[in-house]
Amino acid sequence: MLDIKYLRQNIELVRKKMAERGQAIDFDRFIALDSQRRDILMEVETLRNERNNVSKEIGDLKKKKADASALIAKMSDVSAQIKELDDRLRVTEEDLNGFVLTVPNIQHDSVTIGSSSEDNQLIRSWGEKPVFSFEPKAHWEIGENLNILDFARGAKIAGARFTLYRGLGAALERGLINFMLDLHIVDHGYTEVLTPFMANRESMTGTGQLPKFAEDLFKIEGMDYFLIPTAEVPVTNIFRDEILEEKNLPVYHVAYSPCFRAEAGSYGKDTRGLIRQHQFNKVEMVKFTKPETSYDELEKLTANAEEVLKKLGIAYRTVSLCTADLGFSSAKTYDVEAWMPGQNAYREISSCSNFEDFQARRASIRFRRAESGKVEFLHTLNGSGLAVGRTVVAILENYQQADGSVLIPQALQPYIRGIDRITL
RNA sequence: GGAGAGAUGGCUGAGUGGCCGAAAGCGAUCGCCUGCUAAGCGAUUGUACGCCCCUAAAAGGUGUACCGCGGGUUCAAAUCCCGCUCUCUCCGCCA
Repeated sequence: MLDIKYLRQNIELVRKKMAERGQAIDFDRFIALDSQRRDILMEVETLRNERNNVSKEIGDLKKKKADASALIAKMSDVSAQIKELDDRLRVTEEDLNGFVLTVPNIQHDSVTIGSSSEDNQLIRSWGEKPVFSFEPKAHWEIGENLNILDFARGAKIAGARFTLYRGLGAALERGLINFMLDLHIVDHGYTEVLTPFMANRESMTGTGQLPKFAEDLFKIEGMDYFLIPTAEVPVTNIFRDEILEEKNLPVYHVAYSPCFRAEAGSYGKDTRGLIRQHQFNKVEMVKFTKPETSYDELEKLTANAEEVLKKLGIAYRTVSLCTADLGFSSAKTYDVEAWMPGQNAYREISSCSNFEDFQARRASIRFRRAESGKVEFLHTLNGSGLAVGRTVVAILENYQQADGSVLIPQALQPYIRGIDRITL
């Protein structure tokens, strides 16, 4: 959520920024609501002030056993007016709030303006794409041949976009989770957290999934709970409505969680394999930082995600998302894309974002400056480290052998009982 | 699932419808005192949103709201009434 005061004072800049993001937003409505709110507020506060003063007088009169009935009658009218104005104020504030909650974040000045993912800016690439003496297979074929991925059974149990892992497939997924967690905890200094996998409406609003993107979420029927689409939601909301001490920043958290996404509107896209699932596992890094360090922290966060792929020996490239691809809450996002030979393409495996104070303002996460004692919003960042299912895809496709077996990268072997190869 | 108790500032904890943004204590900050430390003394000690002042911000002045959340009664609600959420205790059930 943008700062209303900032919005009021920089309306033309915000107009321009939103136009660059391809957002058609009716800021005139905002201006009208905003001034309407202030008009009502001034009026109602004046009346309240009168009521407070006169009520005191009434109290004094009653103490002296004097007649206060004229004043009481007058205040009765004033109270009725206040009630009416309060109702109007509430409606106006709800409208205003509803409006501000649907305005995306302002992109950082370094973000390029674009119209599609074609316009994302290449930042760097790493690693060698493997060369095969045979036609590399897609992971779904490799996984089914090795009997470690069972898409038909997954669909039987739950439906399309659910997968059953078996044997070393399950072990690979589980080993990757622990490998990634240990790397971020031990080498990168993150604190592990394990959260609820459902979150309430306030939390979903805090990180920006609601109110605008309800159709992407699974909701628990009859209760105001949602399955989390990413650990970003519970981990960022750890400090919702809290004021942290400056000396405790930055906070680095890493969490494993399953992620649940309705994937509405993605029919026909990535229908085969593990790329786009209703449920997948992810290791997520979340940072709470001071405003002045958040962009340095974004670089480090992205490097932490890339490190996983380096350790696994998988080629990748890192792109800075252009305005067309940038997520609703993000000011700047780097996507790390792993090379996937079976698809002859780089595919997103991590997304690292700086939200600046956008989520912090929604979720009211603040910190107190040690020097001045002033309270201000902190900055939140997060990034996948990594999407586990897609990492399985990358391993299967990059390390597939002519005989159909798959080698396990050395760094990962301790996490799957020392096994160095998956064979039938 | 059944029965009961509770929710007040950074923390503990008072609070008879009006003098309660809220006692007291603790903690914290600043100052005094002191050879140093401790003790003692004094002052300060929330957040949000308006308005005034100001080129702007800050500071300052002023107003309003906030005692778990949402309604209601009343001239006036931390206080009375209703609903909800959460916490705790006991019983039952359960991984």
